[in-house]
Amino acid sequence: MNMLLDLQKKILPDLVDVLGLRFRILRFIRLMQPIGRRTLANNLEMSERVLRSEVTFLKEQGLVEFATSGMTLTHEGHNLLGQLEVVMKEVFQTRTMEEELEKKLGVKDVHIVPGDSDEYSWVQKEMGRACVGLIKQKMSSKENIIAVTGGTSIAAVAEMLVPDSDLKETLFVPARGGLGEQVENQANTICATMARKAMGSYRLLHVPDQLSKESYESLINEPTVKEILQLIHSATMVIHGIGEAETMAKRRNSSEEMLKKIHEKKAVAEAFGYYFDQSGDIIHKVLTIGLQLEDLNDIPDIIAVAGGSSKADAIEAYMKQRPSQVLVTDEGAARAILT
Amino acid sequence: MNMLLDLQKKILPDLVDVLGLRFRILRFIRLMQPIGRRTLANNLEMSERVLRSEVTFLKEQGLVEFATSGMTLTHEGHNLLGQLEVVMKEVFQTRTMEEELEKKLGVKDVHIVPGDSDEYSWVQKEMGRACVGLIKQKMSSKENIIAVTGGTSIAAVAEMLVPDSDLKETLFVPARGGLGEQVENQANTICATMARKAMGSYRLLHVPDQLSKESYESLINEPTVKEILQLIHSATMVIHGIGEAETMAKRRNSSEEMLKKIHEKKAVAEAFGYYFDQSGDIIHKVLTIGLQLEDLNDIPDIIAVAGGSSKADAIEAYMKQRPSQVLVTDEGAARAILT
DNA sequence: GCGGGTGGGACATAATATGTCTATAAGGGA
DNA sequence: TCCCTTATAGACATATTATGTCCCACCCGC
Repeated sequence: MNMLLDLQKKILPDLVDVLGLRFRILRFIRLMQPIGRRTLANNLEMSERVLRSEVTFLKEQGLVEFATSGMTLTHEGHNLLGQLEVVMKEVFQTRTMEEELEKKLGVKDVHIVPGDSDEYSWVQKEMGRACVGLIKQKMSSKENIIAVTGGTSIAAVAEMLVPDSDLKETLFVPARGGLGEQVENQANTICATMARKAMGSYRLLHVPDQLSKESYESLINEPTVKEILQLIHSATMVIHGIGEAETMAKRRNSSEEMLKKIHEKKAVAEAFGYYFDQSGDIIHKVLTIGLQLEDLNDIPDIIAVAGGSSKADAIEAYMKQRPSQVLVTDEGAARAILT
Repeated sequence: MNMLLDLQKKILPDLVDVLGLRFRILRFIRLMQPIGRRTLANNLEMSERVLRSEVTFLKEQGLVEFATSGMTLTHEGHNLLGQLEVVMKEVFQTRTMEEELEKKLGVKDVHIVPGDSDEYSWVQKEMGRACVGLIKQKMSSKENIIAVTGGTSIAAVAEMLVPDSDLKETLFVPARGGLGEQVENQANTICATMARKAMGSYRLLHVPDQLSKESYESLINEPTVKEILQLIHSATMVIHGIGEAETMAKRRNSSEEMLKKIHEKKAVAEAFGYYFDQSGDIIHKVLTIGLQLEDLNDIPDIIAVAGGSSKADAIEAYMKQRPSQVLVTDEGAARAILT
């Protein structure tokens, strides 16, 4: 509805931050006036100096007045704040939802992109872009190894990657071996795409979809495989998707009994080739080599990318037992999770 | 209507500029794509480097693409630009009017404050604030002498003045002697108020309202008066209002024949104690000492402050023959002038 | 091949934001 | 009345960012 706002978020992303900051300042002044800079700075958890700049600005705009006893809102500031309060809810819709999600899911950091992937495909790309931003941000200065899974969400991330000087030294590896996906959504393919887009390097994990216990044992001892496994376990970052259990199982042409098992045990979520039920317990695990769920504890940064209102249950289920990650999702999923 | 926008202009003034800049860039790219940085920078009259930062940002937002042949809008960028165009008219309403007024009146610099002084009294204060901003901006580093006239608009400027390190050395003087106004709107009073608010110094011009030719001659040779006159003539800045002829004449308790003269000769505007008709010709001049109209040519900065739709004709008339100034006005007057 | 365009990289410098400290004035309680 | 606490305001060094300026490799039409 408020088109301008959405456009501004896109074209002036920090606008929202500054706006929020000044809004908070004004609110606090109204609440505690007259109040001094130091007290205010403490309460708002910011350095006195930056608050001072902000507050000087507000003074110049005639919204607050300085006195020797502290700062007060002017009449005009009071009016403006009143109007602001009406509008700000809308502005911070997503930010508020992010915080609610962080709390509800116990995830450290949630990023919500406007829209619903189920409705528009470009929303998934937006999630991709957001994720790329996060990746760059979390990049340490030295050699980075990024492990990726398959799925359309992660494919979107790959698509949105752009070369960056920070990314050039990065090595991309698939998190786990063949999971039976279509080529364009396989971890291997995505991994290669990412490396190409980021001008980085990559290693692939060539293992067949169906593995018997025996071939698993022998493969794991292959020198080439072993080497890559080591790389995977020393990954500094994992980027993975979350899928709906049934959809994923079908897409992977799983056996009839497999589908039955999933259905009976009420699996709702899928990630890394693991299937989870509503409470986040593991129902089934596709046998393949690579990153196991318990290995995640050793990896510093784990980013989950999943959106669309239809995935809400899956996201919620998966996150139930695997918190303290970063989640990139969309408005559709967020709303559905928060019901 | 769009409340958020007005609030933003108030609370995030420079973000609006950035918005405009990016908008212009996108438009130009669409027009000339594919286009290179240098060409684009030339066309937009900005340095290549700042354009580069902007354009890199736009790339990161996925709105433009870089290729070896130049930059192009992405599909997304195209969409966004389309939506932006709808909204931007509103954003730049006042800016557009400012440009139109500059053209129509031949004034170098026009500043329009939202609202109409006739409707809300706070609009006049806003003009005052805007004017204060301009004053500070135009302040040269050395001793400044600011000459001011009377009137409610200038009184508003005085009210909005705030101390500033730049202003401390400033000397305020009244532009002309007694013009028969009420005390609070007299040049002398305003002058003193300004100096107090700005922590500057001031000199007053004590001359009676009604002056005979003889006393005029003798006063002008008084050493104390002479000294101040010299200061007035060496003023670095003049801030004056523009009034409606009839209103001003009545407010000054002018004689019956005076009112008649004004009416007959169809005076519409008043400034500095001069009365002007619709084409800007001088109809009458109140005899007092101080700044004469022709002295204005020697003064570097001249700022006119006048607003309210009712003053539109007066502003237009006065400006007809006295262009290349700075005009601070409000939306009401601006709309009325542009009809 | 060549000239004029392109994006990208690099780096010094200007501008700005921020952290830190000090001066000084005003109000409130002993 | 005086002192103590709080406040703003100013000043300045430093960290961070923006900007100006070059240069390079590349691509494309000639």
